[in-house]
Amino acid sequence: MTETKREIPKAYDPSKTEDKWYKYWLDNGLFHSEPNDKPPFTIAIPPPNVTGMLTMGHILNNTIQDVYIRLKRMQGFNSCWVPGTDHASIATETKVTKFLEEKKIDKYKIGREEFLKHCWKWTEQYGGIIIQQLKKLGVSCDWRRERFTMDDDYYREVIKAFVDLYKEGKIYRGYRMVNWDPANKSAISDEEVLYRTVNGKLWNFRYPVVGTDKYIVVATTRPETMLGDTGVAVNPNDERYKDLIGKKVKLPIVGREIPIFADEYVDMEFGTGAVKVTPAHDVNDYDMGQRHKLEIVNIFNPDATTNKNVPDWLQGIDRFEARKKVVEWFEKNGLMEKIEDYQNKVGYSERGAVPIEPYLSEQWFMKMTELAKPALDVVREGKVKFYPAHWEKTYFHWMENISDWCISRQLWWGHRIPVWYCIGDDHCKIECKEPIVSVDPPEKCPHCGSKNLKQDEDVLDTWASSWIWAHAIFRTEEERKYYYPTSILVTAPDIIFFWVARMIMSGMHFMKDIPFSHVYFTSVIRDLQGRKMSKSLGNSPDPLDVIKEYGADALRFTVLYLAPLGQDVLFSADKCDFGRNFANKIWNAGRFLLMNAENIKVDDKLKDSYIDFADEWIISRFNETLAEFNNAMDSFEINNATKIIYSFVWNDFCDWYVEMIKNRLYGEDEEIKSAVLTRALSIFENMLKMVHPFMPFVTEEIYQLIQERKEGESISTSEFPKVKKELINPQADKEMEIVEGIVTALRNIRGEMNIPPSKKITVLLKSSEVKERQIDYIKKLAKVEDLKAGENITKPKASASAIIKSAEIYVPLEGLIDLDVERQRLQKEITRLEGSLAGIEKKLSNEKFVSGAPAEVVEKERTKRRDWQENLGKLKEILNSLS
RNA sequence: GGGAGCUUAGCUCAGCUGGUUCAGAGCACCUGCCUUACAAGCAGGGGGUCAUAGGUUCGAAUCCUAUAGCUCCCA
Repeated sequence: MTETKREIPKAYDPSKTEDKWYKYWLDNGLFHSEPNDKPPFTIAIPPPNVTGMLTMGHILNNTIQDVYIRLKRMQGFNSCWVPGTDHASIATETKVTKFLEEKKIDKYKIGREEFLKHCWKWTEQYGGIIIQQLKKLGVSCDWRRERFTMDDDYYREVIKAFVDLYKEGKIYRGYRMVNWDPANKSAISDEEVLYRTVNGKLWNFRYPVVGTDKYIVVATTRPETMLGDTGVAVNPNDERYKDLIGKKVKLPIVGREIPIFADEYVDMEFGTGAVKVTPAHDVNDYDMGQRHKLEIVNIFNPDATTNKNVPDWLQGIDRFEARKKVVEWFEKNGLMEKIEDYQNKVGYSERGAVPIEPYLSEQWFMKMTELAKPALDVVREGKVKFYPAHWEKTYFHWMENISDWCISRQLWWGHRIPVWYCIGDDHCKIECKEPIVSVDPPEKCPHCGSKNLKQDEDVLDTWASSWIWAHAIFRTEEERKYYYPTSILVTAPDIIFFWVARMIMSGMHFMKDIPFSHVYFTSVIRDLQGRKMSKSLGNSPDPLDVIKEYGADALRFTVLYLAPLGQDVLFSADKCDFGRNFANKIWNAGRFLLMNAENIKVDDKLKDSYIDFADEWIISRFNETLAEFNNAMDSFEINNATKIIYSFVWNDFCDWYVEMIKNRLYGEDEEIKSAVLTRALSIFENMLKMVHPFMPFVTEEIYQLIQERKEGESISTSEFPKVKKELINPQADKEMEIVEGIVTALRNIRGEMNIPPSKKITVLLKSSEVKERQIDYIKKLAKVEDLKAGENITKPKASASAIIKSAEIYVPLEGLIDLDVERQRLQKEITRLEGSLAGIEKKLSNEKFVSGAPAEVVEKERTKRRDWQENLGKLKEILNSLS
């Protein structure tokens, strides 16, 4: 104890502690990990977008990771949490392009090199913000290991993965229909398409049949695509059109003659049963076109404006402008049959926020079926476990129906595809057409020796870089051997396909082992109306503001408390009152003990001396709690763990135990006082450790106040308490139950009778069970002046009464008691008891229950009936004596 | 169209393998307290036929089936 008395403020102020301790932790390298003799506990952070901002989703996700990392660190594991960010190819490129546009700079004019310089500048400017924000949350990442998907060596890993897979024949190039984002002029994967229901129209066009005066009516939601129609399909069984099959229609506007043909695909019920076929701009139409060898007419430029394949007067305009003009034309020329309202689903680009266009283009694909197989097996076999488990179904379904992955993007920001083409010269051979695939840029064409090579312009899908994250974050073989597989992955369920599934595939392929053994799918954070939090809605509180107002500990604890496994959570900032109050409660419990330590000597030698009933009980409770806590954490019931902690701290420790030690703390015997305080502090310190993974800052602050610590010492690297089964004491628990029961009954009498706490009461306790060692506590806790206990107590006349277990309690209130109130109290209790008894009677009089239920259940019910009947009788007697 | 999840107190949510820790917590509400750790607090209290209808069972908030409503994935 220092000579200057510490002033401990009444209220905990997070702003005074959080930055201080975070700096301390980092300065002392407490979160840094190197391979050693301890078992590793590893987490690879789901890398956020490098230029992104922290969201509530990140808060939940990273708090969960931190809780496990901190807990395991304290439990003797070598915890290693590797942080990092990803380059978010399309998101970043979209932002940079937009930024340049505002400065009237055209990305295509300045070219790739210049553009990338801007991207790096952008990344340097905004990158790292999210990292700084994460630090405010108190996460114990190993920052010396921070990785970025565009780091040189990581870049090389990504490229190497491509080359390996190509050489194994798992990557190929193909001219295919892909989801095209016209805003970014790039392909995107199936998973990046979001479907929205829109209120649209169904336009019914008349197509004149050649050589007749008839029309065939086709319905479409996309009139402009008619410019690329190369056929009309009907169902072969459709009587209406049988005679038209084989004939041709003259495509309006364009004038092209296109065939009417039959295909099973056509749904006779939909629209008119006749379908216009645009092989270049619809997946199903493309397939039909292939089947029937239809011409493919692409009518769009990459930005979805019309190209040269449409009539002059419609060229070079946006697809929606073209739609308008086509519709007008049909109406003017009497070829519009009708226009119906129609609700349909339109695919939007996740990033570009514009409708995607099915578009034929040259792309790179990864064959997935073979890669998926081992990844399916490890989940089926339980080597990788999902929490909650029901996500396995979703996973299986997707993996079993997996299609090839389009991994090329027509973007510049990202990992450029390591493929070169020989532009060649006069000596070019046929083999020169084969792409040259290599990690390092080739010097010349291996076939003709030409140095005139051109690298593929495309970059890889971001997920094709982050899918190797779990192992690529470790640089050396030695480290991979030690840290891989990682222990748990904590992520949002919406990237189960994008990332989780692909990481398992990549782990199995490149490392021949699972990337992680447990996957924790977090809740989705919503606002109070249940809407997803989003920037555009503006319904997401800025986590940094919340931290500023409530403290990181409060935010962390509140979010975890609210987020049960597999359930969405409705959040608003003011809910953090809960966590803040809890932090304050812990703070004040510590404050109480530390204030006493100013006058009472803390002496470790006395920690186990003068053990009393209250001590036995709280030690027992602590060990029970710790066991429950460990259990909850092992089964990933974090939300349950927070409840366990909360109720122990608040109810058991603060409400009961702290109150119970006051008698002795304020007593005369210095040695007893010393023993009691030392013990209480030791239990408190263990409790702090249990709370620490959840609320790192407040616990560290108090931990450091309890006693002078060595430089670099921290609760975050202290040893986590272990359950001591031998200290679980059912007898003490039982006795405490009686104490709590009696005290609560007495407080209830006070409340109902309006007896203020300042007024001491006298109590008569008729019981053979209540022991001397319990009585002092009852007196203290219920503010009883005089308590007589024994078996030969007789009920005084004017008194309030209660029965707890077998103990009868009488509070003589001569002159003070309102008999009516007391009668009501008793009557209420009698009614309650009668209700419970009736239920039991019904059970016990049921022959089938008595014979069917297990003997001990029946016996339990009988015991209950006996006890309750007895109590009921007594209560009735008491009530009678009052009237 | 297929799949997953949810529906418990005014609000936000716990209740695992069916039997008084089975009807709970926090907030809100009512009453009384500035009791020398904490008013961000203490003590007491009111409040729910556990979405609906069936079923299984001696016994169902809990298991099964249908229905309704909400949410999310996939096609």
